[in-house]
Amino acid sequence: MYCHRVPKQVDHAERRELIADAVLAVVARGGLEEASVRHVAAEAGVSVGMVQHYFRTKDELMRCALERVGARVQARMGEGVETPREMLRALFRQLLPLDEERAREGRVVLAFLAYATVRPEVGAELRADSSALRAHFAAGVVGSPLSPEVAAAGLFALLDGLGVQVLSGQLSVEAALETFDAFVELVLPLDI
Amino acid sequence: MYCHRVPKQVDHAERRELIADAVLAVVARGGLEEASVRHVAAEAGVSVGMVQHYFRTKDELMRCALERVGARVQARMGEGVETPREMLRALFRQLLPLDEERAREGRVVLAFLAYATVRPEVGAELRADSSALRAHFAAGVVGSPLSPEVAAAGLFALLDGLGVQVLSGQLSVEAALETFDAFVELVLPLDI
DNA sequence: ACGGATCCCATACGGTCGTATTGCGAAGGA
DNA sequence: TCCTTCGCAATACGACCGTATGGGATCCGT
Repeated sequence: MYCHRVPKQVDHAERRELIADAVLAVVARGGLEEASVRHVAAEAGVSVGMVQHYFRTKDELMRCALERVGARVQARMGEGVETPREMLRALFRQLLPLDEERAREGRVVLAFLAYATVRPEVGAELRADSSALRAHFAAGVVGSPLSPEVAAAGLFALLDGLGVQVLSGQLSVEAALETFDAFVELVLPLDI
Repeated sequence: MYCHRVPKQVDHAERRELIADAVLAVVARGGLEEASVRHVAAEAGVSVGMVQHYFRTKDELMRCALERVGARVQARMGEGVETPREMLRALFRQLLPLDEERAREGRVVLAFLAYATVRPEVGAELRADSSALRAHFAAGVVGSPLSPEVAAAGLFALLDGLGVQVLSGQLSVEAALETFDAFVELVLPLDI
């Protein structure tokens, strides 16, 4: 009879996460074009055959990796979003590539973003994540001269743009921080 | 003796531009990973051998293509930059993917941007172009509650971010326009 | 007219890619 | 204990990659 839901002896999901995380590491270091099955396997310290065992196709592998990016970003955005100003700062600190870990993550996101402009089905995941984030924030905006939706859209776009410019070396981290703070001041004036 | 500066019978530079433009077309349609020498040759309607004749290596080809992107964007920014408000609108119309041609261009830029985060030497070209643009604009900012540099950096980042979001399908063109206009209003209030 | 340079093409080569195939040790229900 | 299933590795295959090579045209200075 069928009884194949006992964990056998390895945790399927755990292995998949291990491999998917290896994808993200490879993409962060060398871009999407270096994310070959062989490289990913080497990064994860496993054999190519094992990657194939857990992901029947490379597409499935990349899809899983993309989902993990979204999950990571989502996990970063804690529920503690009190005042919009403080929430925005927190968001900012989490979304801007202020340290190496987030720079790696940002490179991954940017790689997938560029890929999404050309493979629209890839963009669905990113779209869902970001629109949820935006709506969540817009609901908390008060006291802005702009409508909440516009303020949210603009500030998120500003975050994206600053992130891209920092990652591509066009802007220093300090300049990005200063710029964002100044714009937050404009959009959400602190008139207690 | 040496006399090889007479145009022989084909215009070297013209051929190079033809092929480089084919690169941009391929990248716009399928991303950087589809920009193989063979695909580019097919797009340009020439043989692989001819591509090799005008570009000794693929790296040289891609570098030339990247330079052409910068040249195109630069060419779009006319010298007619009177008031910062109107100049900004003009810039915006040129930088946002409001029609298919600029969407294609935007996809190319985004592809190279993502590549630049992982191959820093590629970013030099983009960096030079964008910083020139930013400085040029900052010099014309007047009447902003922000410093010219910060205003310029923020608005350019906003443009980039809106462009990315439009290209990846996260934002509609209309919403991007509305958002940008609202932010311009904030940054450059029209107090004649 | 002729010799070399230029233009261009066709083809070949070595390498990497994604994936299919095969096999084998171990686990576990019958 | 047997035998199926699972976990995983090794290898093979065909496609595509960037580039090297060699050979025909065609032009041009001499």
